[in-house]
Amino acid sequence: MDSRTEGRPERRQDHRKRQVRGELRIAQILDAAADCFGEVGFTATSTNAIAARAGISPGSLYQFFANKDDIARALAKRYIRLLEAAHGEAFADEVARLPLTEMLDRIVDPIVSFNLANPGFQALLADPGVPSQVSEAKKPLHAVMLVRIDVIFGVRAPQLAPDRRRRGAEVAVGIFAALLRMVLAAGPGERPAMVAELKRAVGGYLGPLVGDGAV
Amino acid sequence: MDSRTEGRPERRQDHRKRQVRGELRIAQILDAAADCFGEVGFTATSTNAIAARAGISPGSLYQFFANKDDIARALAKRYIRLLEAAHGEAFADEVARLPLTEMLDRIVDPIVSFNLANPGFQALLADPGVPSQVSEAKKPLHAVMLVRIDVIFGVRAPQLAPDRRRRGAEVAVGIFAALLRMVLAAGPGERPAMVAELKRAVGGYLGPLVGDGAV
DNA sequence: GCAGAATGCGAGTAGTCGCTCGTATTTTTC
DNA sequence: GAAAAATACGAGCGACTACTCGCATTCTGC
Repeated sequence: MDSRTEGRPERRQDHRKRQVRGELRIAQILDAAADCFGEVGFTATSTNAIAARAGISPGSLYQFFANKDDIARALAKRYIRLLEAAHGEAFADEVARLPLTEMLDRIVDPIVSFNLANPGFQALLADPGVPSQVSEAKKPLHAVMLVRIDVIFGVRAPQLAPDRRRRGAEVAVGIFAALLRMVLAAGPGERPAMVAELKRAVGGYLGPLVGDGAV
Repeated sequence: MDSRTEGRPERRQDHRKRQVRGELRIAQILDAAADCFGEVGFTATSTNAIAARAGISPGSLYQFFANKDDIARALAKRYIRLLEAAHGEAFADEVARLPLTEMLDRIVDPIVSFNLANPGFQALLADPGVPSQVSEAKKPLHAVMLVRIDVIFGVRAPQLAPDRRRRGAEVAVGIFAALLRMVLAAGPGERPAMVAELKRAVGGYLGPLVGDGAV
């Protein structure tokens, strides 16, 4: 018998029996990856750099992730969980009935805070060099934003035609994302003013569609 | 004497006496680079790929460009020339006095056309993986947009405080750039509707600052 | 307490990248 | 027509990449 054919447990595909130590390592690796991505972007980050930053060997890294894409995918998943935990969907319906400016405050501020606290998040979303597999992982993140806006439309402008509604949500998210990046890029001094501009811009776009007042 | 010290003409830094053949090659290379950047982005494009696409050897490529960044910089320069030629600054002042929606038509449509015709342009601008040297080359492109908006502010809202004016221009360009990318990403069927949304969004942001009517 | 699984290591593999070098060919200059 | 400059080539260098392999160590279930 060739030792190759039976010696190696043909690469685990499951969390068959992960020890706590392993879960800890995974968290370490994701932390390190988030830092690296935040600093130089996904493409420019080497797997060895992630391993070094996590304080482990390259080999150990591949004990827990199949490849570089897999790390990005896992990180994206974690970000989704974090984002949803940060301010749950539960209040979305209530928030959607507030006056427009108040509503924007309630939605925008936590997301800005989240992005300030997690620089790797934008890096992962913005880098166009990521392989298609990873892009797939980004879609849920985009979707989270879209449903948020869609709930608002559902409450405030239920008469809106479905395709206008969808396009409106896409555009609002697009404006939001672009200005969010500018907020993050701005110095701490400029930041509050940029956040105000962000709200003005999104509010200005959404206003004609959903109305300015409470519903 | 070591042949190294005097044999090689220590790498030309000037167009000392470029032959027409050389200028033609440069154009070929830039065309090839634009295609490649448009398809996979700057970082993912290899210099050998550019050379192959241009139908020349890697060595010949480096006869005309010092390095990969140099190619991107030259391409950015060319784009600036093209963009300014496409619809010269000359009419900016006249356009700035039009009613807002008309003004947007006059500004937005040519830029959308330009970007549809030059896919490499956005790729070069959007890729965050480009080295700082190349980012420097992108700044003039950004500046071109900014002065455009600033001219409009100068004509339509001269009373605006300088920092509000600057921020307004930055934000307007940011919104514009983001939605432009969405326009380009949209299928040909969706495109006109997305262009309309782009104008609504930018107009909605600019309106409160500069007024809706002609001046 | 022991078999086997999970975790850990880090030199090593194959491949790609940007770029160079020696040399050959074409064009300009005189 | 000959010297010199510009253009052209393409194998290949060194650095870096994602990832592997054989093997050592630590933990878990029984």
